[in-house]
Amino acid sequence: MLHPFSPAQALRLWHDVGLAQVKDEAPDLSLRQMTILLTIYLEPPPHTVRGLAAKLNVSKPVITRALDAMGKLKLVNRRRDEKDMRNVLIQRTVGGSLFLERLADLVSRCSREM
Amino acid sequence: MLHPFSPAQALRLWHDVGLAQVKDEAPDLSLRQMTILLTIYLEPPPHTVRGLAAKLNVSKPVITRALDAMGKLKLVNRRRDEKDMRNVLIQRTVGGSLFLERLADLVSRCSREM
DNA sequence: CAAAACTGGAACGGCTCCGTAATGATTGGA
DNA sequence: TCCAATCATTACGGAGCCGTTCCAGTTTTG
Repeated sequence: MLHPFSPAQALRLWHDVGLAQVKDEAPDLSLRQMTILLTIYLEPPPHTVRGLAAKLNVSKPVITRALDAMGKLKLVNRRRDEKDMRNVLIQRTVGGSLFLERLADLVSRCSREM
Repeated sequence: MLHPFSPAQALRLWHDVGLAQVKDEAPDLSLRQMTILLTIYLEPPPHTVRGLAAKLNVSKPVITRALDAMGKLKLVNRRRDEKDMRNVLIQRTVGGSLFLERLADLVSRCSREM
């Protein structure tokens, strides 16, 4: 279980993590893209465009374009559903796992250094 | 002091906060804008364009444009330095304080609900 | 079967942000 | 005093994301 945050600690953590992200010049995803990526990796599959759009309360093209962008960065992968050829199943990749692993380490490290 | 994060907890928290932000349709700032705003409110003044640019390791126009955007949202305020008219001092506003207060509460709440 | 309902994606115009390079204003030093 | 240095900003072309609308393929339904 997690020791709950004070608001001041929360802001400090957000600042430190953001600062590190900005400085590292890592390919910075938009808030939506990041949330989509995290959903794909944290919630149980399968993930579809429609499902993600509903979960985030955004339109489908938003998901499609985010997948285009993150696919180009090798953070995520698309695949047709064999059972229903209308669906596209979104899959995790090694690159995506590594990306989020580094994010998790960054947050963890920043929280430790407070 | 803060109980340190596990990487998995960090990702879950990041996801939950991002999801809430995306759903709320709040004016979502870019990562750079958010980091600039947090720096202004967490680090001791005075803040100048050049100082912020150096601290975030970005170019000065990035700061200027971010201040334009956030100024339009009443999150921040600009003022000429009386001592040296070349400088611009960046000041906090009520709107900015409120904005960050809500962010802090959101993070705090998400960490509690894990 | 044909028609309706579903999927994801493409197309369009608009807005914001970016990096680089120049501009205008102010200061301090020779 | 005048010139270089320093401050912030603007200008410009390019790239990315957005919302809406429309489209093509697939499945289900009557």
